[in-house]
Amino acid sequence: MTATASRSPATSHALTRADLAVADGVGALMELWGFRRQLGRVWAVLFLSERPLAAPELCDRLHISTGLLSMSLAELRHWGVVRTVPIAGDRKEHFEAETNVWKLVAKVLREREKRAVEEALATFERALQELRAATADVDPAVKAAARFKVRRLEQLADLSRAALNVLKLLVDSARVDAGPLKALSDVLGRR
Amino acid sequence: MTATASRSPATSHALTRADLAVADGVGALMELWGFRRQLGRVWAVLFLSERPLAAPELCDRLHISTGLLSMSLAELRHWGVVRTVPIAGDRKEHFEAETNVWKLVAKVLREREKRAVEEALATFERALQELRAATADVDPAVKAAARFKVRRLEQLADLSRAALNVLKLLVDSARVDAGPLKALSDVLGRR
DNA sequence: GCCGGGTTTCAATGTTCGTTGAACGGGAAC
DNA sequence: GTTCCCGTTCAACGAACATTGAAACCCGGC
Repeated sequence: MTATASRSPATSHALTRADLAVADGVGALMELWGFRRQLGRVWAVLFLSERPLAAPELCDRLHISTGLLSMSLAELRHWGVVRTVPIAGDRKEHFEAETNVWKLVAKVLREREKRAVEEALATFERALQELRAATADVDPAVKAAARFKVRRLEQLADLSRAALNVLKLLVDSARVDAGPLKALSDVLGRR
Repeated sequence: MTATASRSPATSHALTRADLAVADGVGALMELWGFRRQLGRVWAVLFLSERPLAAPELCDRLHISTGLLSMSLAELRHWGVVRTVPIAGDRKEHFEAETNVWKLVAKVLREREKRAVEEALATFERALQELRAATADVDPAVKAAARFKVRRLEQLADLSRAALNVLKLLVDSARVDAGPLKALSDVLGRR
């Protein structure tokens, strides 16, 4: 093949190669965030595709089995991150990505991180209650230790509450948003 | 033992039980955040202790082997989250927790999350460069696809940059802080 | 230099997690 | 009702990870 005439096959291949690189990048981020890597990879390929894609095509591009793809898509749909869209004249299901990226992040922050921090906070407060009782103990040493632990536990509880507030702030800013990125810029604009 | 006379043994035991519950709570949070559970548990026990503790005591309270404890302490020290402190008349090493909780969080945000997002951003920008070349392709279909992907990729890159800004904001607010929690309240006060 | 308590390292083990491939189920077309 | 094509589910495998226990190591005192 000559160098100048019709580069499209080569560049077209470059496109899907770039897709994979980006998919792996997103996958790595998702992994760091406690999700399965494949969730990020599947979503990314859909996000970079002009048209909705069907299962076989996704399996091909990502080199994963149908089983794994099915599971990944199920979870992505559960998070509201991927939709199925009917394509006329094809029995196969086609999938497309939710494009409002920030909305996705906000949803996870809201449903997952928030719950986790709330559970920790509940544990801390339960412990606080038990400990406050112990501050009335007859033995001065036990009493002092209890008092000390109460103060430290209050630090943990306060931090948890602060974290919940930060989460709330981030999530709320996602509701107001016009575009996917506006929200974050706004938050930063308030510096 | 009678019910009224000297409750200290009982309450004292209650104290260490509360410790464990809190330790497990912190451990769960750490796990969600991509660390080993034990790191959170060890740190929490130290954080709730008035005096520095030595290895055997930590092993007892947490029910872990000396090996695991050693590894955990090594990593905690690496993160600057636990210090060793010499105790006169005891050959054993004693450990105490860094108490400025928010400082810890900020450090992790800075060193770990920041790096991860930066790497992802670099991947996106590398892909963008390749793709921009493809927007000049002779084949209209390839050209269009490339243009589309470029737009989408810019969304990802923008979100990454926004995330880096948020991280920077949080980290910076930790430097200014008086107390561990002041910083976060300040961030929220700007609402 | 040698002994002994204290700490770290590491091979071996148990556990958890991701992934596959094949069996199952459901619904459109005939 | 039967066939065929997709999609989902799940048992089984393998890789990755956490944890142990014991051996190696370090260092202060003798």
